[in-house]
Amino acid sequence: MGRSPSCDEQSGLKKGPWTTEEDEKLMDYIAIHGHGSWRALPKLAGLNRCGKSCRLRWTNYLRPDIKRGKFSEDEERVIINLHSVVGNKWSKIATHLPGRTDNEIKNYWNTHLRKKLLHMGIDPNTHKPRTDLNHLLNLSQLFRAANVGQMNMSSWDNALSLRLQAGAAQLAKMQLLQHLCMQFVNSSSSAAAPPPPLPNIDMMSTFGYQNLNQFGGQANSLEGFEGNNNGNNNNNIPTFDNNMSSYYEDMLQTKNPFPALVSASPGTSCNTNTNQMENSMSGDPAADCFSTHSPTTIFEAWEKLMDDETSESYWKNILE
DNA sequence: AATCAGTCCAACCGCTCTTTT
DNA sequence: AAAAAGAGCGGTTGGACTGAT
Repeated sequence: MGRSPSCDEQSGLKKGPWTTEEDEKLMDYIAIHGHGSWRALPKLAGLNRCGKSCRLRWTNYLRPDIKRGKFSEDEERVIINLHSVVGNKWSKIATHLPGRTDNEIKNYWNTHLRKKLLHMGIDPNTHKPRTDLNHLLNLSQLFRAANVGQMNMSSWDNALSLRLQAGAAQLAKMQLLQHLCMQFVNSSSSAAAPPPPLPNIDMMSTFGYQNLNQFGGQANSLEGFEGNNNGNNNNNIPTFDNNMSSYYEDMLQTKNPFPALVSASPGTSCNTNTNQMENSMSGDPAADCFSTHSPTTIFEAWEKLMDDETSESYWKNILE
């Protein structure tokens, strides 16, 4: 094991931006010989660079199959979907975007998509609605504008907005549920008492609260509550006792008593068959849930994927 | 025209994982 | 089995660029 010597440990090697002359040397050499050993390449190609620098220059910039230019909406969707499943695994995401490098995707995420999601009220790390109340206040304005339809948004932005409206409603319900749970806690006479029972399903249904996993979470869908414990706590949202949290997590994991909240409209759901997904990725129009439906339907399909318990394994299947 | 702040992205750094010896 | 080399990865940085003042 052990790290290979970094470039600066090898004396006299050039760093920094590549010149066109260096690019040509590298391309010419690889065109004739292939890259072979990156460590040996610079010397053979007549470059005063370390092998690592050559490899990065080739893979991120000079490779002939690299696609340049703006990311399409489809590409954005794929990035966001995959990011929600695998997180910052840029290379894994890149394998599903032909011609895009992990570096490019990473940059695009950090400079565009991350901000876009934040602006839309989605936490880019968890892919769940942001829970800070200040932000919710801002959202109300956004929703109003979105409802009026004056926002000059792309279909994709509009879809996100719709999702947010659902998210805010969901958040409100979660907070209401949290209040109920805290009442159980407060009414408990002993600190050592067993965790309170879950509110019965009828009561949950009364609130329309049917799926705590709504936002792509697994059993950790309560982490928003815990987050309130960690962050500034001036929003008067009761916080979850740890025992209680894990108790409900267990309940969710083992019993999952809540049926799905969103029922997919007929004909709009994506087939969760892996083969079909491969078709989708390869551009088969008959199977492609992502690139051939109308924008609204695309979003519905995406939301279905995100909401459906199977979606995580679905995307994992693709990646594995 | 000059300055400043913000954005973007190519390139680097340092770590981990895999392969070879 | 252990060490070294090779390769890949994600995070960070620095400088070019752009728009606002």
